[in-house]
Amino acid sequence: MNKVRVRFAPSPTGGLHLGGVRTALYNYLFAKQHGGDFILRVEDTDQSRFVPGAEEYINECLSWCGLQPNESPAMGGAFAPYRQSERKKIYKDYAEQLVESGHAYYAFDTPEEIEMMRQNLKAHGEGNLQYDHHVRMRMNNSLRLMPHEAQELLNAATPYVIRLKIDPGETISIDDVIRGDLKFDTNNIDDKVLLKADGMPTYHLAVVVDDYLMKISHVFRGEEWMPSLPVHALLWKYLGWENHMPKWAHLPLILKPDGNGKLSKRDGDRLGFPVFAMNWTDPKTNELIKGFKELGFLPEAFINLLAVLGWNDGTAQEIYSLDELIEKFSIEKVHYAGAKFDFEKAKWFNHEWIKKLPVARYQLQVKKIFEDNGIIIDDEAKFERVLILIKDRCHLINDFFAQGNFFFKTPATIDTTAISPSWNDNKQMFFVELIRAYELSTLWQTADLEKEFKELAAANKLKPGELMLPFRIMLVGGKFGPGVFEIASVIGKEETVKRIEHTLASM
RNA sequence: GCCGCGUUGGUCAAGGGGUUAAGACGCCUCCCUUUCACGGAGGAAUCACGGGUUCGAAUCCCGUACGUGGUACCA
Repeated sequence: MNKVRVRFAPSPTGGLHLGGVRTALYNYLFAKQHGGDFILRVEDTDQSRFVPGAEEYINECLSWCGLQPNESPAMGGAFAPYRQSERKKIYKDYAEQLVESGHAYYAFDTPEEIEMMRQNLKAHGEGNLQYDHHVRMRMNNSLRLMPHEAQELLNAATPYVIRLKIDPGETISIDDVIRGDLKFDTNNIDDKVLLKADGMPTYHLAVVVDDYLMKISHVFRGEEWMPSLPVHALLWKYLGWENHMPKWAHLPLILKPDGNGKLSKRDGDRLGFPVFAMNWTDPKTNELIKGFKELGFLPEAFINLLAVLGWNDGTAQEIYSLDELIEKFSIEKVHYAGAKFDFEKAKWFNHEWIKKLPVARYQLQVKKIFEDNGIIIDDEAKFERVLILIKDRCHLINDFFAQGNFFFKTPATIDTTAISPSWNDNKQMFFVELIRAYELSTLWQTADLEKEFKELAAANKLKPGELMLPFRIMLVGGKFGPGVFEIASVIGKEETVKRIEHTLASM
Protein backbone atom coordinates (compact mmCIF):
# COMPACT_ATOMS: atom_id res chain seq x y z
CA MET A 1 0.00 0.00 0.00
CA ASN A 2 1.44 3.33 -1.05
CA LYS A 3 1.65 6.26 1.30
CA VAL A 4 -1.49 8.36 1.59
CA ARG A 5 -1.10 11.64 -0.25
CA VAL A 6 -3.99 14.03 -0.69
CA ARG A 7 -4.16 17.53 -2.08
CA PHE A 8 -6.21 20.67 -1.81
CA ALA A 9 -6.22 22.41 -5.16
CA PRO A 10 -8.04 25.74 -5.17
CA SER A 11 -7.98 28.16 -8.05
CA PRO A 12 -6.73 31.59 -7.01
CA THR A 13 -9.74 33.52 -8.18
CA GLY A 14 -10.43 35.30 -4.91
CA GLY A 15 -11.90 34.28 -1.59
CA LEU A 16 -12.18 30.87 -0.01
CA HIS A 17 -15.74 29.75 0.65
CA LEU A 18 -17.16 27.29 3.15
CA GLY A 19 -17.20 24.38 0.74
CA GLY A 20 -13.57 24.98 -0.10
CA VAL A 21 -12.49 24.98 3.51
CA ARG A 22 -14.47 21.84 4.19
CA THR A 23 -12.86 20.07 1.25
CA ALA A 24 -9.44 21.10 2.57
CA LEU A 25 -10.43 19.93 6.05
CA TYR A 26 -11.59 16.47 4.97
CA ASN A 27 -8.43 15.99 2.94
CA TYR A 28 -6.31 17.16 5.85
CA LEU A 29 -8.05 14.88 8.34
CA PHE A 30 -7.64 11.88 6.09
CA ALA A 31 -3.95 12.59 5.56
CA LYS A 32 -3.38 12.99 9.29
CA GLN A 33 -5.17 9.83 10.26
CA HIS A 34 -2.97 7.85 7.90
CA GLY A 35 0.26 9.65 8.61
CA GLY A 36 0.22 10.90 5.03
CA ASP A 37 0.92 14.12 3.18
CA PHE A 38 -1.39 17.07 2.66
CA ILE A 39 -0.44 19.07 -0.39
CA LEU A 40 -1.52 22.50 -1.54
CA ARG A 41 -1.51 22.82 -5.29
CA VAL A 42 -2.65 25.98 -7.02
CA GLU A 43 -4.75 25.67 -10.15
CA ASP A 44 -4.06 28.90 -11.95
CA THR A 45 -4.36 27.82 -15.55
CA ASP A 46 -7.11 30.27 -16.32
CA GLN A 47 -5.15 33.45 -16.84
CA SER A 48 -8.24 35.56 -17.30
CA ARG A 49 -9.62 34.77 -13.86
CA PHE A 50 -6.38 34.90 -11.96
CA VAL A 51 -6.45 37.45 -9.12
CA PRO A 52 -3.25 38.80 -7.58
CA GLY A 53 -3.00 38.13 -3.88
CA ALA A 54 -5.49 35.30 -3.91
CA GLU A 55 -2.87 32.63 -3.40
CA GLU A 56 -1.43 34.34 -0.33
CA TYR A 57 -4.96 34.72 0.96
CA ILE A 58 -5.57 30.97 0.63
CA ASN A 59 -2.39 30.30 2.57
CA GLU A 60 -3.56 32.60 5.34
CA CYS A 61 -6.95 30.93 5.56
CA LEU A 62 -5.45 27.46 5.80
CA SER A 63 -3.05 28.67 8.41
CA TRP A 64 -5.80 30.29 10.47
CA CYS A 65 -7.78 27.05 10.33
CA GLY A 66 -4.75 25.06 11.41
CA LEU A 67 -4.64 23.05 8.19
CA GLN A 68 -0.98 23.36 7.31
CA PRO A 69 0.06 21.64 4.10
CA ASN A 70 3.47 20.02 4.05
CA GLU A 71 4.08 20.78 0.39
CA SER A 72 2.93 23.93 -1.39
CA PRO A 73 4.04 26.57 -3.88
CA ALA A 74 5.22 28.71 -0.99
CA MET A 75 7.19 26.04 0.83
CA GLY A 76 8.17 23.83 -2.09
CA GLY A 77 8.52 20.07 -1.94
CA ALA A 78 9.75 17.07 -3.86
CA PHE A 79 7.27 17.56 -6.70
CA ALA A 80 7.66 21.27 -7.37
CA PRO A 81 6.45 23.40 -8.95
CA TYR A 82 3.01 23.32 -7.33
CA ARG A 83 1.59 26.11 -9.41
CA GLN A 84 0.06 24.78 -12.59
CA SER A 85 0.95 27.83 -14.64
CA GLU A 86 4.57 26.85 -14.09
CA ARG A 87 4.05 23.36 -15.45
CA LYS A 88 2.73 24.32 -18.86
CA LYS A 89 5.33 22.33 -20.80
CA ILE A 90 4.58 19.11 -18.89
CA TYR A 91 0.91 19.19 -19.83
CA LYS A 92 1.62 19.94 -23.45
CA ASP A 93 3.91 16.94 -23.74
CA TYR A 94 1.28 14.61 -22.33
CA ALA A 95 -1.41 16.09 -24.56
CA GLU A 96 0.77 15.38 -27.58
CA GLN A 97 1.45 11.90 -26.32
CA LEU A 98 -2.30 11.33 -26.34
CA VAL A 99 -2.56 12.56 -29.92
CA GLU A 100 0.17 10.14 -30.95
CA SER A 101 -1.50 7.22 -29.27
CA GLY A 102 -4.75 8.07 -31.04
CA HIS A 103 -6.72 9.11 -27.95
CA ALA A 104 -6.77 12.82 -28.75
CA TYR A 105 -6.75 15.08 -31.78
CA TYR A 106 -6.09 18.60 -32.92
CA ALA A 107 -9.18 20.75 -33.42
CA PHE A 108 -8.97 23.97 -35.39
CA ASP A 109 -12.59 25.05 -35.11
CA THR A 110 -13.16 28.65 -34.18
CA PRO A 111 -15.63 29.49 -31.42
CA GLU A 112 -17.99 30.77 -34.11
CA GLU A 113 -17.87 27.49 -35.98
CA ILE A 114 -18.66 25.57 -32.81
CA GLU A 115 -21.52 27.89 -32.05
CA MET A 116 -22.87 27.35 -35.56
CA MET A 117 -22.65 23.59 -35.08
CA ARG A 118 -24.74 23.90 -31.91
CA GLN A 119 -27.32 26.10 -33.58
CA ASN A 120 -27.56 23.55 -36.33
CA LEU A 121 -28.14 20.69 -33.95
CA LYS A 122 -30.74 22.70 -32.12
CA ALA A 123 -32.55 23.46 -35.34
CA HIS A 124 -32.77 19.74 -35.97
CA GLY A 125 -34.30 19.17 -32.57
CA GLU A 126 -31.24 17.61 -31.00
CA GLY A 127 -31.12 17.63 -27.22
CA ASN A 128 -27.45 16.90 -27.11
CA LEU A 129 -25.36 19.86 -28.26
CA GLN A 130 -21.93 18.50 -27.48
CA TYR A 131 -18.80 18.32 -29.57
CA ASP A 132 -18.61 14.53 -29.61
CA HIS A 133 -18.54 11.45 -31.80
CA HIS A 134 -21.81 12.49 -33.49
CA VAL A 135 -20.32 15.60 -35.02
CA ARG A 136 -16.57 15.37 -34.93
CA MET A 137 -16.20 13.95 -38.44
CA ARG A 138 -17.94 17.04 -39.76
CA MET A 139 -15.69 19.47 -37.92
CA ASN A 140 -12.37 21.03 -38.67
CA ASN A 141 -10.00 18.69 -36.89
CA SER A 142 -7.17 16.27 -37.49
CA LEU A 143 -9.53 13.33 -37.42
CA ARG A 144 -11.44 14.48 -40.48
CA LEU A 145 -8.62 16.31 -42.29
CA MET A 146 -5.96 14.45 -44.23
CA PRO A 147 -2.71 14.21 -42.26
CA HIS A 148 -0.92 16.65 -44.54
CA GLU A 149 -3.79 19.14 -44.29
CA ALA A 150 -3.63 19.11 -40.53
CA GLN A 151 0.14 19.44 -40.63
CA GLU A 152 -0.13 22.47 -42.89
CA LEU A 153 -2.51 24.17 -40.49
CA LEU A 154 -0.13 23.41 -37.64
CA ASN A 155 2.82 24.75 -39.64
CA ALA A 156 0.88 27.91 -40.39
CA ALA A 157 0.46 28.46 -36.63
CA THR A 158 -3.30 28.13 -36.85
CA PRO A 159 -4.80 28.31 -33.36
CA TYR A 160 -5.86 24.88 -32.15
CA VAL A 161 -6.94 22.96 -29.13
CA ILE A 162 -6.34 19.32 -28.34
CA ARG A 163 -9.47 17.32 -27.67
CA LEU A 164 -9.88 13.94 -26.02
CA LYS A 165 -11.38 11.37 -28.37
CA ILE A 166 -14.14 9.60 -26.49
CA ASP A 167 -15.42 6.41 -28.12
CA PRO A 168 -19.11 5.69 -27.69
CA GLY A 169 -20.68 2.50 -26.48
CA GLU A 170 -18.60 1.96 -23.38
CA THR A 171 -19.81 1.85 -19.79
CA ILE A 172 -17.35 3.15 -17.27
CA SER A 173 -17.75 1.94 -13.73
CA ILE A 174 -15.89 3.71 -10.96
CA ASP A 175 -15.94 3.18 -7.23
CA ASP A 176 -16.58 6.24 -5.08
CA VAL A 177 -15.54 5.94 -1.44
CA ILE A 178 -18.74 7.65 -0.30
CA ARG A 179 -21.31 6.66 -2.91
CA GLY A 180 -20.14 3.26 -4.05
CA ASP A 181 -20.25 2.18 -7.67
CA LEU A 182 -20.86 4.98 -10.16
CA LYS A 183 -21.66 4.12 -13.78
CA PHE A 184 -21.27 6.33 -16.81
CA ASP A 185 -22.09 5.78 -20.46
CA THR A 186 -19.50 7.20 -22.86
CA ASN A 187 -22.28 8.04 -25.31
CA ASN A 188 -23.06 11.04 -23.15
CA ILE A 189 -19.56 12.37 -22.83
CA ASP A 190 -18.21 15.04 -25.14
CA ASP A 191 -14.71 15.35 -26.58
CA LYS A 192 -13.33 17.52 -23.82
CA VAL A 193 -10.70 20.10 -24.58
CA LEU A 194 -7.46 19.09 -22.89
CA LEU A 195 -5.13 21.80 -24.10
CA LYS A 196 -6.42 25.28 -24.76
CA ALA A 197 -5.40 27.54 -27.62
CA ASP A 198 -3.16 29.53 -25.28
CA GLY A 199 -1.19 26.38 -24.53
CA MET A 200 -2.57 26.03 -21.01
CA PRO A 201 -4.18 22.76 -20.01
CA THR A 202 -7.79 22.57 -18.92
CA TYR A 203 -8.56 21.30 -15.44
CA HIS A 204 -9.15 17.81 -16.78
CA LEU A 205 -5.69 17.30 -18.19
CA ALA A 206 -3.94 19.16 -15.40
CA VAL A 207 -5.50 17.26 -12.48
CA VAL A 208 -4.78 13.89 -13.94
CA VAL A 209 -1.21 14.69 -14.89
CA ASP A 210 -0.47 16.35 -11.57
CA ASP A 211 -2.18 13.74 -9.46
CA TYR A 212 -0.12 11.08 -11.18
CA LEU A 213 3.16 12.94 -11.04
CA MET A 214 2.61 14.00 -7.43
CA LYS A 215 1.62 10.47 -6.44
CA ILE A 216 -1.79 11.45 -5.11
CA SER A 217 -3.51 8.44 -3.53
CA HIS A 218 -6.98 9.86 -2.76
CA VAL A 219 -8.99 12.59 -4.40
CA PHE A 220 -11.73 14.16 -2.26
CA ARG A 221 -13.44 16.97 -4.08
CA GLY A 222 -16.80 18.66 -4.47
CA GLU A 223 -19.74 16.89 -6.02
CA GLU A 224 -19.72 19.32 -8.94
CA TRP A 225 -16.86 17.21 -10.32
CA MET A 226 -18.82 13.99 -10.49
CA PRO A 227 -19.95 14.47 -14.10
CA SER A 228 -16.34 14.71 -15.27
CA LEU A 229 -15.20 11.68 -13.33
CA PRO A 230 -15.42 9.36 -16.38
CA VAL A 231 -13.30 11.79 -18.40
CA HIS A 232 -10.64 11.69 -15.72
CA ALA A 233 -10.79 7.92 -15.44
CA LEU A 234 -10.39 7.61 -19.19
CA LEU A 235 -7.41 9.93 -19.09
CA TRP A 236 -5.75 7.80 -16.43
CA LYS A 237 -6.30 4.82 -18.67
CA TYR A 238 -5.18 6.42 -21.95
CA LEU A 239 -2.03 7.79 -20.37
CA GLY A 240 -1.20 4.27 -19.26
CA TRP A 241 -1.54 4.92 -15.55
CA GLU A 242 -4.66 2.93 -14.87
CA ASN A 243 -3.05 0.99 -12.04
CA HIS A 244 -2.08 4.18 -10.26
CA MET A 245 -5.49 5.79 -10.29
CA PRO A 246 -6.38 7.36 -6.92
CA LYS A 247 -9.46 6.51 -4.91
CA TRP A 248 -12.27 9.00 -5.40
CA ALA A 249 -14.76 10.63 -3.06
CA HIS A 250 -17.24 13.29 -4.09
CA LEU A 251 -18.35 15.57 -1.27
CA PRO A 252 -21.91 16.90 -1.00
CA LEU A 253 -22.53 20.57 -1.70
CA ILE A 254 -23.16 23.28 0.87
CA LEU A 255 -26.39 25.00 -0.11
CA LYS A 256 -28.05 28.32 0.55
CA PRO A 257 -30.17 28.34 3.70
CA ASP A 258 -33.21 29.88 2.06
CA GLY A 259 -33.67 27.81 -0.97
CA ASN A 260 -32.03 26.99 -4.12
CA GLY A 261 -28.52 26.55 -5.15
CA LYS A 262 -24.98 26.30 -4.08
CA LEU A 263 -23.84 28.84 -1.53
CA SER A 264 -21.98 31.55 -3.39
CA LYS A 265 -20.15 34.68 -2.41
CA ARG A 266 -23.02 36.93 -3.37
CA ASP A 267 -25.26 35.26 -0.81
CA GLY A 268 -23.23 36.53 2.09
CA ASP A 269 -24.50 40.09 2.04
CA ARG A 270 -28.02 39.13 1.16
CA LEU A 271 -28.38 36.66 4.03
CA GLY A 272 -26.36 38.53 6.60
CA PHE A 273 -23.53 36.11 7.24
CA PRO A 274 -20.12 35.47 5.76
CA VAL A 275 -19.40 32.82 3.15
CA PHE A 276 -15.62 33.17 3.20
CA ALA A 277 -13.18 32.02 5.84
CA MET A 278 -11.56 35.44 6.08
CA ASN A 279 -12.25 38.91 4.75
CA TRP A 280 -11.49 39.18 1.07
CA THR A 281 -11.20 42.42 -0.85
CA ASP A 282 -11.44 42.03 -4.58
CA PRO A 283 -8.52 44.04 -5.96
CA LYS A 284 -10.41 44.84 -9.15
CA THR A 285 -13.63 46.13 -7.67
CA ASN A 286 -12.46 46.92 -4.14
CA GLU A 287 -15.52 45.05 -2.97
CA LEU A 288 -15.14 43.56 0.51
CA ILE A 289 -16.57 40.14 1.19
CA LYS A 290 -16.72 39.34 4.87
CA GLY A 291 -15.07 36.42 6.58
CA PHE A 292 -15.84 34.28 9.58
CA LYS A 293 -12.58 35.20 11.24
CA GLU A 294 -13.25 38.92 11.27
CA LEU A 295 -16.85 38.45 12.34
CA GLY A 296 -15.52 36.90 15.52
CA PHE A 297 -15.36 33.18 14.91
CA LEU A 298 -12.73 31.01 16.53
CA PRO A 299 -10.93 28.68 14.13
CA GLU A 300 -11.76 25.76 16.42
CA ALA A 301 -15.47 26.50 16.00
CA PHE A 302 -15.23 27.18 12.30
CA ILE A 303 -13.51 23.86 11.62
CA ASN A 304 -15.90 22.08 13.93
CA LEU A 305 -19.09 23.34 12.34
CA LEU A 306 -17.80 22.61 8.85
CA ALA A 307 -16.72 19.10 9.80
CA VAL A 308 -20.17 18.11 10.98
CA LEU A 309 -21.98 19.75 8.07
CA GLY A 310 -22.19 16.62 5.98
CA TRP A 311 -20.56 14.14 8.29
CA ASN A 312 -21.60 12.38 11.50
CA ASP A 313 -19.90 9.52 13.28
CA GLY A 314 -23.17 7.87 14.31
CA THR A 315 -23.18 9.28 17.84
CA ALA A 316 -24.78 12.40 19.27
CA GLN A 317 -21.45 14.16 19.66
CA GLU A 318 -21.23 17.54 17.97
CA ILE A 319 -18.28 19.29 19.51
CA TYR A 320 -14.96 18.06 18.19
CA SER A 321 -11.46 19.46 18.40
CA LEU A 322 -9.16 19.07 15.40
CA ASP A 323 -7.37 16.23 17.17
CA GLU A 324 -10.64 14.48 17.91
CA LEU A 325 -11.67 14.87 14.31
CA ILE A 326 -8.44 13.26 13.19
CA GLU A 327 -9.25 10.40 15.51
CA LYS A 328 -12.93 9.97 14.65
CA PHE A 329 -13.54 11.28 11.15
CA SER A 330 -14.25 8.74 8.48
CA ILE A 331 -14.67 9.62 4.84
CA GLU A 332 -17.00 6.68 4.26
CA LYS A 333 -19.55 8.24 6.59
CA VAL A 334 -19.81 11.49 4.69
CA HIS A 335 -23.38 12.04 3.50
CA TYR A 336 -24.72 11.91 -0.03
CA ALA A 337 -27.05 14.87 0.16
CA GLY A 338 -26.20 18.56 0.14
CA ALA A 339 -26.75 20.48 3.37
CA LYS A 340 -28.22 23.92 3.83
CA PHE A 341 -26.03 26.20 5.87
CA ASP A 342 -27.56 27.48 9.11
CA PHE A 343 -25.87 30.54 10.55
CA GLU A 344 -27.68 30.28 13.91
CA LYS A 345 -26.20 26.88 14.46
CA ALA A 346 -22.81 28.17 13.37
CA LYS A 347 -22.99 30.79 16.12
CA TRP A 348 -23.92 28.12 18.62
CA PHE A 349 -20.74 26.23 17.78
CA ASN A 350 -18.71 29.37 18.34
CA HIS A 351 -20.45 29.98 21.65
CA GLU A 352 -19.62 26.48 22.78
CA TRP A 353 -15.96 26.99 21.91
CA ILE A 354 -15.79 30.36 23.64
CA LYS A 355 -17.07 28.69 26.80
CA LYS A 356 -14.84 25.66 26.41
CA LEU A 357 -11.52 27.31 25.62
CA PRO A 358 -9.44 29.11 28.29
CA VAL A 359 -9.76 32.87 27.82
CA ALA A 360 -6.02 33.09 27.19
CA ARG A 361 -6.76 31.56 23.81
CA TYR A 362 -8.55 34.70 22.63
CA GLN A 363 -7.52 37.33 25.16
CA LEU A 364 -5.18 39.08 22.73
CA GLN A 365 -7.80 39.16 20.04
CA VAL A 366 -10.40 40.67 22.37
CA LYS A 367 -7.87 43.17 23.62
CA LYS A 368 -7.34 44.32 20.07
CA ILE A 369 -11.07 44.84 19.63
CA PHE A 370 -11.17 46.92 22.80
CA GLU A 371 -8.25 49.01 21.61
CA ASP A 372 -9.85 49.50 18.21
CA ASN A 373 -12.82 50.89 20.09
CA GLY A 374 -10.72 53.27 22.10
CA ILE A 375 -10.25 51.32 25.30
CA ILE A 376 -6.62 50.65 26.22
CA ILE A 377 -6.10 47.64 28.46
CA ASP A 378 -3.23 48.10 30.90
CA ASP A 379 -4.27 45.66 33.62
CA GLU A 380 -4.11 42.17 32.12
CA ALA A 381 -5.19 40.43 35.32
CA LYS A 382 -8.33 42.54 35.54
CA PHE A 383 -8.96 42.00 31.86
CA GLU A 384 -8.74 38.24 32.25
CA ARG A 385 -11.10 38.34 35.22
CA VAL A 386 -13.63 40.28 33.14
CA LEU A 387 -13.32 37.87 30.24
CA ILE A 388 -14.00 34.90 32.51
CA LEU A 389 -16.97 36.74 33.99
CA ILE A 390 -18.64 37.43 30.64
CA LYS A 391 -17.56 34.60 28.32
CA ASP A 392 -20.79 32.63 28.82
CA ARG A 393 -22.81 35.45 27.31
CA CYS A 394 -20.75 35.89 24.13
CA HIS A 395 -21.52 34.09 20.90
CA LEU A 396 -18.95 35.90 18.79
CA ILE A 397 -15.56 37.20 19.89
CA ASN A 398 -16.81 40.65 18.96
CA ASP A 399 -19.59 40.36 21.56
CA PHE A 400 -17.00 40.77 24.30
CA PHE A 401 -16.88 44.47 23.69
CA ALA A 402 -20.59 45.05 24.16
CA GLN A 403 -20.63 42.76 27.18
CA GLY A 404 -17.52 44.08 28.84
CA ASN A 405 -16.70 47.66 27.89
CA PHE A 406 -18.38 49.10 31.01
CA PHE A 407 -15.75 47.45 33.17
CA PHE A 408 -13.19 49.83 31.73
CA LYS A 409 -15.20 52.90 30.85
CA THR A 410 -18.04 54.78 32.52
CA PRO A 411 -21.18 54.02 30.52
CA ALA A 412 -21.87 56.77 28.03
CA THR A 413 -25.62 56.55 28.51
CA ILE A 414 -27.59 55.55 31.57
CA ASP A 415 -30.98 53.99 31.00
CA THR A 416 -32.72 55.93 33.76
CA THR A 417 -36.16 55.17 32.31
CA ALA A 418 -35.70 51.63 33.64
CA ILE A 419 -35.67 52.91 37.23
CA SER A 420 -37.31 56.32 37.31
CA PRO A 421 -40.95 55.09 37.52
CA SER A 422 -40.41 53.63 40.96
CA TRP A 423 -37.75 56.06 42.14
CA ASN A 424 -38.35 57.90 45.42
CA ASP A 425 -36.62 59.81 48.20
CA ASN A 426 -36.03 56.69 50.24
CA LYS A 427 -34.07 55.13 47.45
CA GLN A 428 -32.17 58.32 46.86
CA MET A 429 -31.32 58.38 50.54
CA PHE A 430 -30.22 54.75 50.48
CA PHE A 431 -27.70 55.33 47.73
CA VAL A 432 -26.33 58.43 49.44
CA GLU A 433 -25.72 56.28 52.50
CA LEU A 434 -24.35 53.48 50.35
CA ILE A 435 -21.72 55.82 48.99
CA ARG A 436 -20.62 56.68 52.52
CA ALA A 437 -20.62 53.04 53.61
CA TYR A 438 -18.61 51.91 50.62
CA GLU A 439 -16.16 54.77 51.00
CA LEU A 440 -15.46 53.67 54.56
CA SER A 441 -15.21 50.04 53.60
CA THR A 442 -11.85 48.37 53.88
CA LEU A 443 -13.01 45.18 52.20
CA TRP A 444 -13.85 45.10 48.51
CA GLN A 445 -14.63 41.49 47.69
CA THR A 446 -17.90 40.56 45.97
CA ALA A 447 -19.34 38.95 49.11
CA ASP A 448 -18.41 41.91 51.31
CA LEU A 449 -20.11 44.35 49.00
CA GLU A 450 -23.27 42.29 48.88
CA LYS A 451 -23.36 41.92 52.66
CA GLU A 452 -22.94 45.64 53.28
CA PHE A 453 -25.53 46.49 50.64
CA LYS A 454 -28.13 44.19 52.15
CA GLU A 455 -27.49 45.26 55.70
CA LEU A 456 -27.91 48.89 54.75
CA ALA A 457 -31.12 48.07 52.88
CA ALA A 458 -32.48 46.30 55.95
CA ALA A 459 -31.57 49.26 58.16
CA ASN A 460 -33.56 51.49 55.80
CA LYS A 461 -36.44 49.03 55.72
CA LEU A 462 -36.07 48.60 51.96
CA LYS A 463 -36.10 45.37 49.96
CA PRO A 464 -32.70 44.66 48.40
CA GLY A 465 -34.44 43.51 45.24
CA GLU A 466 -35.86 46.95 44.57
CA LEU A 467 -32.43 48.48 44.90
CA MET A 468 -30.36 46.07 42.88
CA LEU A 469 -31.78 47.01 39.52
CA PRO A 470 -31.07 50.72 40.08
CA PHE A 471 -27.59 49.80 41.27
CA ARG A 472 -27.04 47.79 38.10
CA ILE A 473 -28.23 50.61 35.89
CA MET A 474 -25.82 52.96 37.65
CA LEU A 475 -22.84 50.68 37.11
CA VAL A 476 -23.65 49.20 33.71
CA GLY A 477 -25.99 51.68 32.08
CA GLY A 478 -28.58 49.06 31.17
CA LYS A 479 -30.30 45.83 32.13
CA PHE A 480 -27.58 43.34 31.35
CA GLY A 481 -24.26 41.97 32.54
CA PRO A 482 -23.07 39.64 35.29
CA GLY A 483 -23.80 40.00 39.01
CA VAL A 484 -23.79 43.62 40.24
CA PHE A 485 -21.48 43.00 43.17
CA GLU A 486 -19.04 41.19 40.91
CA ILE A 487 -19.01 44.25 38.72
CA ALA A 488 -18.54 46.64 41.62
CA SER A 489 -15.74 44.49 42.92
CA VAL A 490 -13.94 44.51 39.58
CA ILE A 491 -14.26 48.22 38.80
CA GLY A 492 -13.12 49.23 42.29
CA LYS A 493 -14.26 51.58 44.99
CA GLU A 494 -13.49 54.88 43.37
CA GLU A 495 -15.25 54.07 40.11
CA THR A 496 -18.24 52.50 41.85
CA VAL A 497 -18.80 55.59 43.97
CA LYS A 498 -18.31 57.83 41.01
CA ARG A 499 -20.95 56.02 38.97
CA ILE A 500 -23.51 56.09 41.79
CA GLU A 501 -22.97 59.83 42.26
CA HIS A 502 -23.21 60.44 38.56
CA THR A 503 -26.61 58.78 38.23
CA LEU A 504 -27.94 60.24 41.48
CA ALA A 505 -27.21 63.68 40.14
CA SER A 506 -29.43 63.10 37.12
CA MET A 507 -32.39 61.48 38.86
C1' G B 1 -33.43 19.95 -23.70
C1' C B 2 -29.68 16.05 -22.43
C1' C B 3 -26.74 13.43 -18.47
C1' G B 4 -25.72 12.62 -13.22
C1' C B 5 -26.70 12.99 -7.91
C1' G B 6 -30.05 13.54 -3.95
C1' U B 7 -34.91 13.72 -0.70
C1' U B 8 -36.15 11.73 7.77
C1' G B 9 -39.32 18.08 11.85
C1' G B 10 -38.04 25.13 9.72
C1' U B 11 -32.38 23.61 9.71
C1' C B 12 -28.29 19.92 10.82
C1' A B 13 -29.07 14.84 11.65
C1' A B 14 -29.30 9.15 14.07
C1' G B 15 -31.60 4.95 12.38
C1' G B 16 -30.64 0.92 6.53
C1' G B 17 -37.10 -4.61 7.23
C1' G B 18 -40.42 -4.97 13.53
C1' U B 19 -37.93 1.65 17.55
C1' U B 20 -43.04 5.24 21.76
C1' A B 21 -38.48 7.45 14.70
C1' A B 22 -32.27 9.43 18.98
C1' G B 23 -29.78 14.01 19.53
C1' A B 24 -28.54 19.26 18.25
C1' C B 25 -29.82 24.43 16.44
C1' G B 26 -34.05 27.55 16.32
C1' C B 27 -39.07 28.31 18.49
C1' C B 28 -42.59 27.98 22.94
C1' U B 29 -43.52 27.03 28.45
C1' C B 30 -41.65 26.56 33.29
C1' C B 31 -37.47 26.58 37.02
C1' C B 32 -32.97 29.13 38.48
C1' U B 33 -31.32 34.33 38.49
C1' U B 34 -34.88 40.46 42.16
C1' U B 35 -30.93 42.39 35.26
C1' C B 36 -29.58 39.99 30.80
C1' A B 37 -27.36 35.64 29.72
C1' C B 38 -25.53 30.64 31.16
C1' G B 39 -27.66 26.34 33.14
C1' G B 40 -31.87 22.85 34.20
C1' A B 41 -36.92 20.57 33.17
C1' G B 42 -40.70 20.13 29.64
C1' G B 43 -43.40 21.11 24.73
C1' A B 44 -44.88 21.74 19.48
C1' A B 45 -42.86 19.85 14.86
C1' U B 46 -40.55 14.81 10.54
C1' C B 47 -39.85 9.64 7.20
C1' A B 48 -41.77 14.02 -0.58
C1' C B 49 -45.82 11.34 -3.37
C1' G B 50 -47.79 6.82 -5.85
C1' G B 51 -47.28 1.83 -6.73
C1' G B 52 -45.04 -2.83 -5.69
C1' U B 53 -42.10 -6.93 -2.62
C1' U B 54 -43.15 -8.63 2.53
C1' C B 55 -46.84 -11.23 7.94
C1' G B 56 -44.57 -6.36 8.52
C1' A B 57 -41.43 -0.74 4.79
C1' A B 58 -38.60 5.52 6.97
C1' U B 59 -35.52 1.24 5.70
C1' C B 60 -35.71 -3.02 -0.47
C1' C B 61 -37.58 -2.27 -5.92
C1' C B 62 -40.08 0.75 -9.76
C1' G B 63 -42.31 5.24 -11.21
C1' U B 64 -43.57 10.49 -10.33
C1' A B 65 -42.60 15.11 -8.18
C1' C B 66 -39.29 18.37 -6.28
C1' G B 67 -34.32 19.96 -5.34
C1' U B 68 -29.43 20.19 -7.00
C1' G B 69 -24.90 19.66 -10.13
C1' G B 70 -22.85 19.17 -15.00
C1' U B 71 -23.73 20.12 -19.99
C1' A B 72 -17.27 26.22 -21.46
C1' C B 73 -10.75 26.88 -25.00
C1' C B 74 -14.01 28.05 -15.79
C1' A B 75 -12.32 25.53 -12.13
